Amino acid sequence: MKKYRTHTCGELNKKNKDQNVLLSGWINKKRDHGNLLFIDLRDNYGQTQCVIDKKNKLFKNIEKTPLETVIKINGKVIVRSDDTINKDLSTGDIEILISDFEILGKTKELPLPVFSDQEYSEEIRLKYRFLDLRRKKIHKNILLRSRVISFIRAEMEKLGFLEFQTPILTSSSPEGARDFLVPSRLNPGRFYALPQAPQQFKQLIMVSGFDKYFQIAPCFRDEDARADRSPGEFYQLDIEMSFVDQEDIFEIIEKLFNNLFTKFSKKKIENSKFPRITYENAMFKYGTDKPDLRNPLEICDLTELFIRDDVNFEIFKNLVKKGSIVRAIVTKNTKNQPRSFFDNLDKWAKEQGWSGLAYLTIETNKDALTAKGPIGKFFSNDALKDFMKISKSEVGDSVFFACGKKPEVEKILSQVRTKIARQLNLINDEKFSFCWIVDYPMYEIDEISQKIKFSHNPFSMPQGDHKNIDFSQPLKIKAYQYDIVCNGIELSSGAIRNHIPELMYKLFSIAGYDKKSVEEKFSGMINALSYGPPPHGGIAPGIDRIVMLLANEKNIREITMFPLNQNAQDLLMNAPSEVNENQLKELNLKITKK
RNA sequence: GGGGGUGUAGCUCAGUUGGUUAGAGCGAUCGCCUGUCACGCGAUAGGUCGCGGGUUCGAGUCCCGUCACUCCCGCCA
Repeated sequence: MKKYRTHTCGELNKKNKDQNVLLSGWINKKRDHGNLLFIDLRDNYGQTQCVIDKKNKLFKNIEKTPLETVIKINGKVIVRSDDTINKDLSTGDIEILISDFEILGKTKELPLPVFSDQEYSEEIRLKYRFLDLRRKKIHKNILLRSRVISFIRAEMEKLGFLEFQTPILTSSSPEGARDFLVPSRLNPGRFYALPQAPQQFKQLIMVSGFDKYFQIAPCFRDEDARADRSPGEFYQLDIEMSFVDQEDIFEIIEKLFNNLFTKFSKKKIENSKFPRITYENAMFKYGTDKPDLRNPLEICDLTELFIRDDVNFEIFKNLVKKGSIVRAIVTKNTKNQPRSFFDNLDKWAKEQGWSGLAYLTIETNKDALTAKGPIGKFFSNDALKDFMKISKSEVGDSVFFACGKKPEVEKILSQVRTKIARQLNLINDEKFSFCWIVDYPMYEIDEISQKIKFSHNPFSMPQGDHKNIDFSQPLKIKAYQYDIVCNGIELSSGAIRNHIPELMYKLFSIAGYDKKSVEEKFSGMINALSYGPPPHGGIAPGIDRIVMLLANEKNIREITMFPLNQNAQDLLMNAPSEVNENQLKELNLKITKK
């Protein structure tokens, strides 16, 4: 017989009737009737009820054994009587009549209960992560993550991709996020950087002729945390392909995501061919380049109304004269919403630091149109009619306005759009709604310096015939640069890469980098692209966010085994930690105290 | 770097306009209970009220500072 177990805690059923079995696991729960004791024994695979009564001389002993002790149980599989079957358990038809038991691993008093649906503070959860990870929900999430990753690997291989590792110790990249630096002992005063993404390496892999690459790639960025963003490290499904255009990449991802999301979630995918939305259009209709398409609300532009003489809302009119715009969101048939619905939105808007939210509701009074609400009185009847035409609103609808500079209005209304939809319950949470955001501009104006900078990846290929690009109007140049978005969450960006060195120098020069600095900063890349580079492109969906969507979790720590806390500390392993003088000396480092 | 929230028993939380000895559930310990699956019943132990300072006859409660955790803004080509 086996030493520890003949079966796992999740597999016994009626078919094993009367067998003598050996199970090992944790005591999940005891139900002590004094002369009869039930023990739920738990392992990675499930839970099995074990039972012992007073006649057994081990009774007192096992009764005193605390929860979360690891024990080995020897006993017989008994089929439960009909009235004692537990339908919620895969092993609920049977139980084990204990004949012998042995303690394999003792426990101290638990700092956090494992068998409980209570929420615990992050501090205690991360400090005792190994206990937290025993708990049902997060244990399940981690198993899901494992299955998702192995499914992705299998699918990618089926699609003809090869997995390659890229270096973890690499060079600091001049743009982008802050790097994590690693001092070099052999090269005093010099540092490696951990890769923010294997961007240059995956392009080098294409130049090296490997054609289709993927990797479940660790990426490191020293930026502040958010609920959906770990400080430190995260994982991307890094993909790069040669001899492809944008649509070839979309096709691969749509295939993969349809399979993946269908396999691991019951939620419906709204469109198996993901809609393509231009960046410009997305910013106009949704105010953001990561729109939640489950939300039916759209934004419209009403600036022209505030030039008319029969609209007297002077605050907006004055702002419009100075170059501001007015945009709005129409909510269908909300005339009977309680006053508090409107007041709460206005209050919330003020909490966000805005001047509040102007709104009106269109109603009729003896066939004449009226506009109710704080700014309703400023519109003439004719203005209202045109207003309804432009905004596609009808009697009974309400309209929420924002006025200001374009980026500001976009930002406000994108948040208002989400807020209203949540309040009116317009978002169907049982759906996945994917889309591609395409045609990103190559450049944008830096708000602080007012200089032209790359809006996304400087290695992206500009659109159009690259021999005839009009560089005199750089802000009009669009790139083969795209994002994939699901339910308002940005999963990834990608691009067709610029594989033509002369074009790259030109593009960098517009952003203020001369040839020499480009060669310095991207020497490996530029050099490689000078020796027969294939046209290529790729994408890198975030694994963590995919798993969050599939597990229906809002916080990345719920799907990460050993996450750092918000201050980028590991409370379990005590990292980061101080190092001793010798280590510093070897690395030629000195700590200056603040 | 900035703003919000939280911090009371091992865990999750309650604690009134400042007023006697700071409570509950779970857990722990002890006792009773032979069909539970969140078993039930009774008892006991367990507190620097995050930390420091102040106001007050009196502070868990009010004020100032500080620390920790968290959410958001900045940041994330």
